Amino acid sequence: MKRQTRNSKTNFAIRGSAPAGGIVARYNAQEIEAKWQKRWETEGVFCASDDTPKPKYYLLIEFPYPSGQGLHVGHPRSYTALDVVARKRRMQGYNVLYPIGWDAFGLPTENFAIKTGEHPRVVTERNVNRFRIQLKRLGFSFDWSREVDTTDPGYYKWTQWIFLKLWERGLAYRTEMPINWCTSCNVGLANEEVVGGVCERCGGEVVRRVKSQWMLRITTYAERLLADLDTVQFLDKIKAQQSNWIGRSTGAEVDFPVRARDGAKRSMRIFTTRPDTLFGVTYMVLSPEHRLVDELLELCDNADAVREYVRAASQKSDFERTEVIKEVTGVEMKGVRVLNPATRAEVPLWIADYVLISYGTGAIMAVPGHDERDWRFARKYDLPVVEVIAGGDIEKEAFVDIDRGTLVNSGPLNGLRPDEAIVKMTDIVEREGYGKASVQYRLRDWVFSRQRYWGEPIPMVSCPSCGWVPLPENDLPLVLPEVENYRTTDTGESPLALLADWVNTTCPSCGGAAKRETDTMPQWAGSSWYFLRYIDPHNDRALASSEKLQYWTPVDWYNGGMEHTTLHLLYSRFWHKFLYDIGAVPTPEPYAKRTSHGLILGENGEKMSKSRGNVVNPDEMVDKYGADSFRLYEMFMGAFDQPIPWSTQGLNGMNRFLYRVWELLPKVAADAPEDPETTRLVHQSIRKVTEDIEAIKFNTAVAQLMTLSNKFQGLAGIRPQDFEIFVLLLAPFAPHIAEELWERSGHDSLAATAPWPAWDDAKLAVDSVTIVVQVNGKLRDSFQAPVDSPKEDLEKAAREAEKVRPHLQGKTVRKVIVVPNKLVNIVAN
RNA sequence: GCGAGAAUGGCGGAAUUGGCAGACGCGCUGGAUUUAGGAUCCAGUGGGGAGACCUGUGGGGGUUCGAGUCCCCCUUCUCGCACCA
Repeated sequence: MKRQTRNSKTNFAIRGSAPAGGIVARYNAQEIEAKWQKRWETEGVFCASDDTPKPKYYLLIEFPYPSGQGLHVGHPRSYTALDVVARKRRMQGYNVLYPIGWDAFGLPTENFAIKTGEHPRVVTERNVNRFRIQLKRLGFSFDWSREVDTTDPGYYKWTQWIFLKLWERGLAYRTEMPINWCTSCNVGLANEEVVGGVCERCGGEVVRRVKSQWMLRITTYAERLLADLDTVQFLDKIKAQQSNWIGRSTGAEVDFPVRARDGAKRSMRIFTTRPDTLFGVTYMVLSPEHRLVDELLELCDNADAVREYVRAASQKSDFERTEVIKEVTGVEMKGVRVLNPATRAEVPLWIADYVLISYGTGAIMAVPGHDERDWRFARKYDLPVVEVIAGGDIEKEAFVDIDRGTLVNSGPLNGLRPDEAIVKMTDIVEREGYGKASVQYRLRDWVFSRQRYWGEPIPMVSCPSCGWVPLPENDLPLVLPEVENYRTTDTGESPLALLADWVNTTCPSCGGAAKRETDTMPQWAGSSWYFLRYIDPHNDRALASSEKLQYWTPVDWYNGGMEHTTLHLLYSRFWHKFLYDIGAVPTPEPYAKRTSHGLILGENGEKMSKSRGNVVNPDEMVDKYGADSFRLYEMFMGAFDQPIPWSTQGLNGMNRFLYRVWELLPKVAADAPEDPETTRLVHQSIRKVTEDIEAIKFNTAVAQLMTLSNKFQGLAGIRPQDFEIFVLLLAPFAPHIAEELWERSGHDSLAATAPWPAWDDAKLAVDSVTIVVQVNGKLRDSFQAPVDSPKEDLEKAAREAEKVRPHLQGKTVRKVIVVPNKLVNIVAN
C-alpha cells in the first residue's frame, strides 16, 4: 500500500511543510490553474477586438498538425514563447491577436485510416479534441473564438478559390512529373516517406513513375521572393536559407549550332555562369531527357548505345542519380558535332546524367579545365582539357577560382582577369548575336498534386472539347466525397478516381460530359494562408474582409521550427505576394518578423520519437508539476533557438521556485522598510525582463526573476509595491500563480490586464562601485569606491590595496591603466 | 562539396562597444528538521594545493596593459542544401 501512495501522481508541493503561521494555504497548482483558466474564458480576456483604438499586434505560431500521438513537450516551446510575448503586449496596451487552428489534412491521418478503416474526418476530430484539451491546460492566451481547421469546407473553399485565381493568372499548369512509387505498397509516396531510397513503411523498392500533375509557377516570383527579404526582419540564418533555396545565378545563355548528317539547322542552347571560359570548351553535354536527344537519336552512329543509356538513366531513382556522386557516366552521340560559336571549332556531343533537365536549359558547355564535374568526366572518357585561365594546375585538378588567374588561349579575352572576362565575353556574345546575359534560379516550380484522399480537391474539370476548365466560384467549396477505401489505386491515381459518380460530371463551359480532377492538394496548401483566415474566420464572402486585413496584416511576429523555414515560408510568401498582386491583401509580405526555436530532444539527448521511446508527454508533467512550472521550464531550459534535451528534474526545480514564490506572500508587509539594494534590483529586473523578452532571451529573463525572488527571500519583510512588480513580471511566464498572488494582494482586476511595469533609470543608479585591481593583468584585489571617482584616487587606492602590495614588492611600476568605475591594472616588473 | 551555427564545470546554460569567467537552475556533498523523504531550510560545490597561490572557456598561433569575447590556422559536432553548370 505504501509503495502505491508514493508512486501516485500527486503534486509534490502539496506535501510541503506548513507555512509560517499557517494562514496561507499551500501552493496548489492544479486548483489555481483550473480557477484562472475558467475566469479568463468566461470573461473573454484574450479575444482580440476588431473595433478598438488600441494599436494591433499579431502573433503567430505554426499551427499544429493534430497527430494521433497528441502533443509532446516540443510543441509548447514555441507556443509558450509567443504566449509570453502576447501577454506582455496586452499589458503594454496592445490589441493582441494570438490565434490557434489545425493543419489537419495530411498523410499520417490518411495512413491511419487505411490501416483501421476509420474515416479520416473522425480520426481528425478526435485528435483535434485531444490537442485542444492539452493546449487549454497549459493556459495559453489563444483567442479560441477564431479557431480554424484546414479540413473544414468553409475553410478549404478559400484554399480552392486561391487555386482558381492562380489558374486564371496562368500560374497553375499541368505537366509530366515523376512521382515516388513504392512497388510493394503500390502507392505514391511523398518525398519525406522515401528514406534512403526505400519506402519508409515497408522498406520496399521505390521507383519513379511519370504522371501528369498540377504545378504552381512559383519561379515567376523568384526575384521578388529574394529581393523582398530585405524588407522583412527574419533571423539572418532564415534569410540565408531562403536565399540559398532560391539560388540565383547570373551568367549567359549561348546558342551552339549542331551539325548532323542530315544537314538540318539546329542549335543547342546552354546556360553558363562562366562565359569567360567559352574558349576552353572541349565537348558539349545534353541531359538524357533533353528534347534534342530524341531528335538526334537516329542521326548518330551509335543510336543503340545512346538509346540504352537514356533508358538506363530513366530507370534510376532520384536517390541513385544524386547519391553516387563520384561515378560519372555518359555516352557520346557519335557523328554529331557541335560548333563553338566563339572559336568556330567543332567539339563532340555527349549525353550524361550529371546534367539535369530541370536546371538552366538542360544542356551545358563542358570546360574541363575550369569545372570540377567536367574535369572528372573528361578524365574518365579521355576528352581533351584546355587551359584558358592560367593560375592553377589543370593536370591535377580543375582550376575554378574566379578571384585570381589570367585568361589565356582566349583570343580577345587574353590577359584579363576572370571577372573582367565574364563582362567582356557576355558583351561579345550579345553583339555577335549568339547569346545573351541570363539569370537562372535553383528554385523549381511547385508540384501541387497529391494522389491522395485526405486533402483539398482541386476544383478543375477535364473536358474532351474544352480542355481543363475551372469550376465556377459559386460552386465552391468542392467538397471531398466519401469513399470506401483510402488506398491509392493500382495505377497511382487518388482513391477519388474510383468514384464514378463523383468523377463523371458536366463541363462548366460547354455542358458536355467531363471528368473531375482526382488529385488533391498538398498539405502545404492550407498552411500557406491560414494566418489570413484567423483575421476573419467566419467570413463566407471573402477569405477575409479587406477592412480587417487592412488593420491586422502583416503578422507582426511569426515563430516556428527551423524545419519549416524554407518550404513553408517560401510557399506562403509566394501565395501572399500573388494575393497582393490581385488586390486580395494589402501587404506584399505576410510576416514582418520571423524567428525560430530549437528542437526539444529526449532526456537521452536524442531526437524525441515514439520508436526511440523517449517521448515526454506534457499531460503527465502538468499533472505532476502544474502548467506554470511547465511553462517556466520550457522558457528557462536553455537558449530559445538551440536544440536542448528535456530534463524532468529541471522541471521539478521550477516547481520548487514557484513554491518559494508562494511562500513569499506572508512576508509582504505594508510597513516593510525600503531597502535601496532591493529597490535597485527590482528596477533592474523590470528592465532585464522587459528587454530579454524582446530579444528572445527567455531563459535569462526567468533567471532574473529567480534572482529577485531569492533577494526577497532574504528580507524580513517585502514592500507590497515591490512584490506586485515581481508578480506582474512573472505573469507572462507563470500566469496562473501570478493571478492568484495578484488577487491575494488585494486586486479585483486581472494581472493579465494590468499595465506592464516601467523601470525608473534614477532607481538604477548606484553610489558606489566595486573597483577591481589587477597586477600585470591578474586579479589581486578589489575595493569599493564612489561612482565616477577621479582616476588619481582609484590609482592611489589600488596601489595601497592590501593584497596588491606584495605583488609590487621589488618591482618598478611601468604603467597604470585605469578604467573608471571598473578596474585598475598595474603593470610592473 | 556549399551555406549557416556551435564547442565554457558532473549537466542545461550565463557573461561580447575586450575589463571580477561560471549568473540562474539541475545534480552532488555536509548539516538542520522529520516516523519517513524524490518535501523544506542552512552551508558548500571548475580543477590542483594544507596554504600563500597556481591553473582554467575544443587545439595551435597572434593583437593587447588585459581575450570566452578581436584576427589567422586547425579539429570536432549540429542543421539546411547537395552533380544547380
